[in-house]
Amino acid sequence: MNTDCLSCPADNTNPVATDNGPDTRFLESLIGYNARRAALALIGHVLPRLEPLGLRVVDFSVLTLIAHNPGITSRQLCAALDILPPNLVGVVRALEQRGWIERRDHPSDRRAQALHVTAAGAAVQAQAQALVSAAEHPDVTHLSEDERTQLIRLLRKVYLGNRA
Amino acid sequence: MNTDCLSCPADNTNPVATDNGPDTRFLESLIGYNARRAALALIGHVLPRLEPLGLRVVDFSVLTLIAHNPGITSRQLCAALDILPPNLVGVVRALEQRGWIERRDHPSDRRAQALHVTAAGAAVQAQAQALVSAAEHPDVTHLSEDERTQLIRLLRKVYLGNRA
DNA sequence: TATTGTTATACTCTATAACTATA
DNA sequence: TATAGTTATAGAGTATAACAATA
Repeated sequence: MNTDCLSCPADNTNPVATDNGPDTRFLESLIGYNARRAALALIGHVLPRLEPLGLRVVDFSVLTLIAHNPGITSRQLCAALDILPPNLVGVVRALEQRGWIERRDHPSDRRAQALHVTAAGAAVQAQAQALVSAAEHPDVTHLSEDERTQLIRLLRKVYLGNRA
Repeated sequence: MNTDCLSCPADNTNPVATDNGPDTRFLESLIGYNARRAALALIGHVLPRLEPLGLRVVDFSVLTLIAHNPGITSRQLCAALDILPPNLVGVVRALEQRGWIERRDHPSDRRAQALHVTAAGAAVQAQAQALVSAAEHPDVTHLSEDERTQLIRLLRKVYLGNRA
């Protein structure tokens, strides 16, 4: 594989720097750099829209998984969202204290708790899900439906590899 | 725009949950979620490879921009990398103390400092750049060269919009 | 009056060790 | 012996306010 910047001319000149800001071409040739920038841009867009509901991104993710998976456990949430157990405790507790989820006895494991959304929690989740979907409107992502589908397919190949 | 999960059946059943872990289809329908997962996977892959050089991702980014843009200022680095000035101070100081960069007088602004890599800094940067490029080898990203080009094009459309 | 680089500081996010109750 | 949930705590990353020197 070529270890040089893929878009740099062989003579290593930089026709951009003096005109339109610094030469960032190497960083821009990296998938990791571009994926991070895109993720931060989209999350930065959805964040202030979730805020009126009192939700951060992690709160929305947890509430959504509980709504779509009644009886899910904390451990399963941790595995699905790549969150460490100690960092999930506060999230679940806050959702419970606001009356949006409740803990029930797990049917087969007395150590675990089965998490369920309340009626209020389901309503908030539905509202939030609509907001999040709207925050990825084509006017925001600048992508057609086909491009969106392609982008998600490629991103999944990157982080799932053969498991995609 | 449809605010429901794009891949969910109309009857809202979840044939996945009971078999292969929880239903995460709504989150997986989001570009922001997938872009974040891909970025974290790639950064998690490059991180331990930069560590033997004593570099974090932010250190590499700053060192690379200085190497490619001799005389760049801290403010320009902040703008290019979306770092706040107070948070860049320590990065620049650490690179300087290791003898990899040096501060010179700015030719036209006595408030600013012109940053340059030393010979040692240029050598480390070249090594690191090769490592980072290798960390995005097709065996890692699971993408062909065409797919890689397409992915970067789509990600840039997302976070640059019309400025792409 | 605005900007560059800086200090001090606070807040959020993420990570580790260790405990209890149960499997 | 291993796992689910929890506590306490440490570390990294990111944010704001305010300052001296210079534009």
